[in-house]
Amino acid sequence: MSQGLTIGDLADRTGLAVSAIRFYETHGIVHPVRNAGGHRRYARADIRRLSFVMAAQKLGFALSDIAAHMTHLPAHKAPTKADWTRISRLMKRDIDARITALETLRDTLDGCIGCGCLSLKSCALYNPADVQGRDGPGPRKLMA
Amino acid sequence: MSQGLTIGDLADRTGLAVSAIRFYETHGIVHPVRNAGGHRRYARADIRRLSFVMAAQKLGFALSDIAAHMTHLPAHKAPTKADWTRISRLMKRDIDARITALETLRDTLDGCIGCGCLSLKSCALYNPADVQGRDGPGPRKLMA
DNA sequence: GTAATTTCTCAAGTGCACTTGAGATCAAGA
DNA sequence: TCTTGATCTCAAGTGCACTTGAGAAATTAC
Repeated sequence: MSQGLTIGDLADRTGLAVSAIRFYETHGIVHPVRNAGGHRRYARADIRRLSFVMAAQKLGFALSDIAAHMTHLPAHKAPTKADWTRISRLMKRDIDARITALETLRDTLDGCIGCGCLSLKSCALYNPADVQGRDGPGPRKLMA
Repeated sequence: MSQGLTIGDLADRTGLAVSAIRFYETHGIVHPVRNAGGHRRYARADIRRLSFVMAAQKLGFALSDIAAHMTHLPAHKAPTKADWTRISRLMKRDIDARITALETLRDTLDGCIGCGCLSLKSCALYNPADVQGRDGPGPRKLMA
């Protein structure tokens, strides 16, 4: 084993597939070093890094967003507590906004669809507070 | 124009692309009739039907879930207020559950990632209340 | 030392939610 | 009538987040 975790170790400890970990590397989320034989070797801090990615995905963040946030972490040193705190504070803001949007939508659901009024531009549900607007046009954001 | 709305009319009134409306037809969400020339003709009720789909997607429902719910609506008659109320009540339950999950995750974010404790199976964020569990394994649910 | 396991790279496939394009037909205004 | 625009079908492409497969090299277990 010499130095660091193998990709299989990391997969075991995070629950991710080996292929997913390699995929994340292509997106700049982890930066393993190579041993003499060309195999990837990971730091213990990478467990935390990947766990963070998984958590953020469960919170509804796209990989690209997560990757962008993680560029603020040091690539080859273990991030400090302050590093994690800073990045998590940023993401918390997004989460709060998302909760607010969902609550608004829920509150209109009874009154709007429930009453059968859903028609055209006038219905609150038709375009509820432009939640999606910030990501520009096109669907395929917002899943659950 | 003779009878009903054209697909272009429907696109204008819902804001959807014509191609999206045809796509939804293949998924059983709308059921247009054809005129003599083979062109689709839609009922006014289909505006509401598609608006409902858009709203539900913004709420985070997958098309397959929405389509499943909409099979409970009459295919060729305009749904009644009671029809809409019943289906919206069902979906509201999912929304409430989703909000609760997000709130739980938000509340652990400060304490967990913020403190730098994120490691292995012990961390609350690593597998927060098994939110994803109900959809079975595999990622690519939960987006926003 | 040999067999079994892991890992390597790279290309291609998957599922969702659509969009784009090609070539043809239909409908509507001047 | 003619021509422009809308619509038709069907196949293929797109973006995201990965997975699967093939063939080869490295590592580990016995």
